[in-house]
Amino acid sequence: MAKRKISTFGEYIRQLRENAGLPLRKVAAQLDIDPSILGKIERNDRQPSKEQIKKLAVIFDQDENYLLSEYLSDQIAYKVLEEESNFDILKVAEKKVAYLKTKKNG
Amino acid sequence: MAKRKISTFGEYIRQLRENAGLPLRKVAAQLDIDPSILGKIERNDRQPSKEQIKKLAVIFDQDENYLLSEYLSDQIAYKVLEEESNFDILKVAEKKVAYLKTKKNG
DNA sequence: TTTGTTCGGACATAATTTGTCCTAATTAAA
DNA sequence: TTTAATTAGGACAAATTATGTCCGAACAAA
Repeated sequence: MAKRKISTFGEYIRQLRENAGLPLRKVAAQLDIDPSILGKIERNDRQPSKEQIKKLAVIFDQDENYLLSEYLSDQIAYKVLEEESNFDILKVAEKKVAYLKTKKNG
Repeated sequence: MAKRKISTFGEYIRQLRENAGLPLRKVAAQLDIDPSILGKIERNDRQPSKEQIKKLAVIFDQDENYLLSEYLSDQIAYKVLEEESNFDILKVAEKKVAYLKTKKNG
């Protein structure tokens, strides 16, 4: 697995788009949305839908699951930042994931 | 810090309520909502609001931030479970938290 | 300038959330 | 067993939030 450069989802998409030398207009057309929305997604002002993430993966030749993981980790980071106190909620969350998995299976 | 027993937020609240020997009706009244909603919260069928979490903390004499961390870690666990692939999104999220913090400060 | 891109707000519509109310199922008490 | 109370869960309405369009301002490049 290649090393992940840490940035927000929006920044990542913007980078991909600029590297491809495409204006918002072009990519937005492929996503079938208004350019201003894509601009907002790149500024982390709006959330992309799963469908849009899928299309972005195709457009920029990215692994779909990788891009989805970029998105979800963003979402999680924002949730963590909601907390001001010192509880390590990522550690707790990790345990809950295990708990919920065993619960589902039995 | 006392050891955290891992369970979902809803299960945790239910336990607190049953330990206190209170019916949904009583606690719901204090939260100023219908008992069925509280029941759903305890079955993880509905999300509590921040305001409700605050009130629950008071009712059951819990630290508000602790209870909030119980809630947020739940939310995060559910997000993680959305992902089927093997990317360790909690690790990525952790790095993004650091990234966003330095970004905010400078 | 002129042209194209990006930013960001006002607005409409769609989707989701939040709560009430009611009935059925379950549990506890008499 | 009967009766009463609690809990489960669905239909519905209202409120809130999300999603997208459209437009004009700001900015950049030609």
